[in-house]
Amino acid sequence: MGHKSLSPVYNPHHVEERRYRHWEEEGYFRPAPGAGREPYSIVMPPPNVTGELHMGHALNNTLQDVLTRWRRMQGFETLWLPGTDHAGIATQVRVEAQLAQEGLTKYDLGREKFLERVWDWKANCGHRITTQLRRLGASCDWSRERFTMDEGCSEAVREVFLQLYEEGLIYRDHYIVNWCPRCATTISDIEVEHLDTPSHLYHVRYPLADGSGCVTVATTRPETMLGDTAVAVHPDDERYRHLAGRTVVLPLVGREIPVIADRYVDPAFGTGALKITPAHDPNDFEIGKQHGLPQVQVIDAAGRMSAQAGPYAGLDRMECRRRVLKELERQDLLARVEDLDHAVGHCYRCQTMVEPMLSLQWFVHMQPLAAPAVAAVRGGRVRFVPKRFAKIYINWLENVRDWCISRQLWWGHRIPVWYCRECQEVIAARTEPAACSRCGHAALEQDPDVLDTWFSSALWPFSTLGWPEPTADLARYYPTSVLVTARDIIFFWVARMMFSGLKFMDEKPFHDVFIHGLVLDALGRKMSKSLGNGVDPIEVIEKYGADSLRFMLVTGHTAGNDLRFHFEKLEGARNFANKLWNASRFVLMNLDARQAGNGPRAKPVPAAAPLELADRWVQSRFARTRDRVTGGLAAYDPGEAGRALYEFIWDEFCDWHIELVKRRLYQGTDAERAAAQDVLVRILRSTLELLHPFMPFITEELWQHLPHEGETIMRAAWPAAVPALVDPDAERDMGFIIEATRAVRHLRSEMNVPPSALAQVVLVVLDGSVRAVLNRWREYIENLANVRVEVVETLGTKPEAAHAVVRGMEIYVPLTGLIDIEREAGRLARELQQVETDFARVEGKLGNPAFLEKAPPEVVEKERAKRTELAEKRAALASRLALLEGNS
RNA sequence: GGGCGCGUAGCUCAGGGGGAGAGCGCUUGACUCACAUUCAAGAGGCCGCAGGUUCGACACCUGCCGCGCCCA
Repeated sequence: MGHKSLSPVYNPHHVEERRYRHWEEEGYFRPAPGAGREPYSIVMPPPNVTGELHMGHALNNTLQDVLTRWRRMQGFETLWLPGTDHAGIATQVRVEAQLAQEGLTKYDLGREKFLERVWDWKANCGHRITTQLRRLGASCDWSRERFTMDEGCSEAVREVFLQLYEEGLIYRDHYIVNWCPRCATTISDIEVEHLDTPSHLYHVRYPLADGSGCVTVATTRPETMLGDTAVAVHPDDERYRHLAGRTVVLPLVGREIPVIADRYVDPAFGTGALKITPAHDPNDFEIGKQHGLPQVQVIDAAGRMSAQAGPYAGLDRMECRRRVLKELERQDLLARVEDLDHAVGHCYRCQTMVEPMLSLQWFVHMQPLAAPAVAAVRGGRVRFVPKRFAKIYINWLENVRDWCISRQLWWGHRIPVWYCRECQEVIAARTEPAACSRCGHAALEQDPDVLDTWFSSALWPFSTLGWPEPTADLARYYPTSVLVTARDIIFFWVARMMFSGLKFMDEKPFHDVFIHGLVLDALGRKMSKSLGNGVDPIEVIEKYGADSLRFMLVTGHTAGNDLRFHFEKLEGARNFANKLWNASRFVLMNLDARQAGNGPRAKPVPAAAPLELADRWVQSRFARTRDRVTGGLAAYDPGEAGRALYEFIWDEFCDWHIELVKRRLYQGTDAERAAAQDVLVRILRSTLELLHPFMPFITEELWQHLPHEGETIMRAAWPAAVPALVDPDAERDMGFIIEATRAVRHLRSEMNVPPSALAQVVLVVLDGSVRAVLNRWREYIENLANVRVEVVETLGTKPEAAHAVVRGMEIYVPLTGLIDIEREAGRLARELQQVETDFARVEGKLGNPAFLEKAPPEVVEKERAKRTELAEKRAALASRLALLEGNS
């Protein structure tokens, strides 16, 4: 395949699928063991098996792929391990919806048949998201792909449950849990979203039992009063001190309940008197336990009022609220209603208002597990990037409550506990026991509930590597190098992996936790299904290519901050890819046949002529870029690394270097041409290597066309640091060339000299060494600005010319008869004014003794140099201006 | 109520104790032999407000205002 086949516009479709298939078939994603190679490992946060790739996944996996590809090129034995999560509720809901289309419910099928349907669904549709990850270019090792419900992970789950149970860290108890009436299951604390909701605070009078008056309580949930078993006041509250120990009559119900004193009550909130409903509020539950209060459950699992609610039994909870309020009003017990916005818990999955509910559930005792997880971060053994997220993590773990792990679902890891029908013995076991361990009866029944999905996710860093078996992978790749995840699952997932890893592996699950932001829509809102504002990454890939999407996401991302999705940015990334494509096309078109090639045998031809200024300059700029990219990646700032590449490729390699080598390529001697080609190829190839982690497809395609060694850019060595290539002299000299070129272009443009017209330029330069540089390389300016350049020390007669002063160079573009004297004078006067301002500021600094005394010498020196330059510039402009005005 | 983040060009955002930057958009010019998904030139900013630290603050500290997120 010859380079002539490269089209003028880069088309990702011709490249991406073909390249990916090849990579995967060749096994390039698998770790390459070798002598002396250090392992580098990442486990992918498993997307829901029901899921489709969204922008959050795209960002998350692009960042992981960038790190993975970079470390692989650096020679690490690199493993990126992918997998999917069985996503209990989400998947079950999906299959239930499918059944509903057939007019069936899961109860029609029964548990076993239903689960078969879910597995069928998984087999048929469960690879959708992994296919999509391939489209993105993810270089993960698919041969090691895992699923949270596969045999190994399930074994790990059972093992963990048993160990925790045997240590007394898992227990079953009555407790207030978050109940989603729509999903008909408990959800954990962190699955509750607190949404600010406009509501009311109702002040209700509770008459004292002895008829001597009333206590007014304030509540946002009047319907729960039916289950009140006390009224609480603060012990130091003067208003209520006399009431503690007396009783009130619960309105509508008639039950006599005590007034208790408890420091939990906030005297400043509402009336300072709090109704206590232990069965329907977590705080009330705690208070109730301390005071030995009864628990009266008035709302049932469907969100309806229970038999305990007396006349309100059977009503929906909201309807009940209306009736209760109406009746209170009728009895003149509703003292006041005020507006109040407060956070109301909603199910994060279906947005139904969560009902705190007393029920019998399984829990993990958190305190003993949380403490080491906090210590690992506090002690610096695990590092959060950016640092600030460590505080969020620590704060959560230090205040964590016990974790409710049972879910009333069918799809998931079934709780490995059996109950004896005969003697009620509770038996936890790794496999189903044949008979009761206490009474020997065979009538055993397994707990119907399954475990919280996050229970299995918590084990992901080691269950995927083979635990509880002592596998080679586990020994080699645990602990993993870094966890890359969005900040919204620090609690859900990161914290739980930490304590699980510390507990069962006796070692942290990862060295670093790299937290990234969220992808927001153009208006700064979270992308969500309900808003319909999501952008489908696959559609984007089809239109712009995966490389463009990746590059946009990475360069748009900084230090844990969110990033807004704009199609304009995507176009920018696509244009960048196209720019690179064409720069490469230029290089390839200008290689001789013996140099062009795509096989490993094609060796670069050594330089035959000395390097020019442009060569030394671009090498120097490349060396700095290489360090900036490497440093950015090492600091978990791939955005910075990507921006460095963008700037180097576009602003330096394309805009200046390519333009400057054209003379040698088109008109140079053979030796000159060979030298130019050599630099072009080396710099371009190395640049492609630096860019590969970000834009894997286009870089592989172009790399294969260039002379190279090795089978794939994926396994090319990461360009090494070469300090010797940094050339401050070349950078300084090129600085003069660039400044002069820009100034000339500016004057041409100002004077409306057509681009096709060859203009004359005189550069007046006092400094002999600078004059020598400009003289030596004046062809650069001539070619880039379409001018003829003359470099002189002084000018005898001042020509009629446009004039500028930059960096100690006076620039004249003689334009006899073409100069609008008045306009030119105006322009110069404005510039002179600017110089005066700058000069005054510098002068002010240098005139300040405190500055001279306290500022670092190099800063003072810099200001002095600036003063000299500005003085020269001022003089030149002033004399030029005087001349023009004298002529007019 | 507590915590965190963010207020820099029309828009989206970098930056960092010592001469305000990019992309997009806008204006002007050019289909120049890698690229019009391009090239060249340009306009545009009390860097949220007020104090403080400092020789020097857009940057560091404090307070305030506005926006967003998380936790209670």
